Amino acid sequence: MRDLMLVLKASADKNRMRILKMLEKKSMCVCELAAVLGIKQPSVSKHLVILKNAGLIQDERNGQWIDYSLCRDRINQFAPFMRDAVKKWLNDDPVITADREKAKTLCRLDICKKG
Amino acid sequence: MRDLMLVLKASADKNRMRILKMLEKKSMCVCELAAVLGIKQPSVSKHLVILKNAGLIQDERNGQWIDYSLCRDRINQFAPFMRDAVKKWLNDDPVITADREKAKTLCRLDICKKG
DNA sequence: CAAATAAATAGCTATTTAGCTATATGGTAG
DNA sequence: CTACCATATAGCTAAATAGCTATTTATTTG
Repeated sequence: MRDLMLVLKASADKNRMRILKMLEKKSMCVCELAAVLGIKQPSVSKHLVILKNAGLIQDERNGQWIDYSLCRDRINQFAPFMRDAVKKWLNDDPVITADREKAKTLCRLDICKKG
Repeated sequence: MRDLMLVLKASADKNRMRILKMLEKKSMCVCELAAVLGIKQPSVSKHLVILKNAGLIQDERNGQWIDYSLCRDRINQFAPFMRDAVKKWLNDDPVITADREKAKTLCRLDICKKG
């Protein structure tokens, strides 16, 4: 029950769902996500902790940045199911498609120095 | 997005999940649910409104009582998917199995008059 | 080693939420 | 029609949550 609630609560937030839908397409660092979502970096970090604790995402350091991506490990037994379900959802949603377009055009170096 | 959030938020609460798992087995009235969950009738009513707004449950008057059951209509496009997913989950969970056992033994007439 | 910078954490505030009690509503039944 | 009773709603309080700014941590790089 605890694990299921972690996954459902993590998914039941609009900004966290937007993060999951972006990470379907490519790994992203915290400041890139903040730039697309239009919220501050510490707020994004909090969301990422919640998603990671639910076993939905993982992080990996790449030089100066920490890249987040969808988690392939079975840390939480409910996470793979939810991850696959989310992939089917919202692919025509205007917010999701706009996020993905914006994410494509981001230049990591420019964004992070501004924030 | 809005509909998806309604379904996920409705499901992302322990007491509401317990309600869904009980209603899988049989229709129940508000006071029966309150008796099993150990919370007051108005609190249960609030949870039921949230589940109903998400398209997960429906109600039907039966004489003196209003019986709640899982919703078979496609009011919310995400509801049927979640309903089927929930059916696969937690069937061995001790809280869920205890709830279902307790629900079996309830006598509606006794419970409602006490509350 | 020191400066720079990406990300995490601490600590605050406003909002939401889940519980409660009290009361209103609306159908049932005498 | 009146009393009753199951449920819904109103209104309150305490706890949780999502945002912010400021600061700390940790890694890279000169």
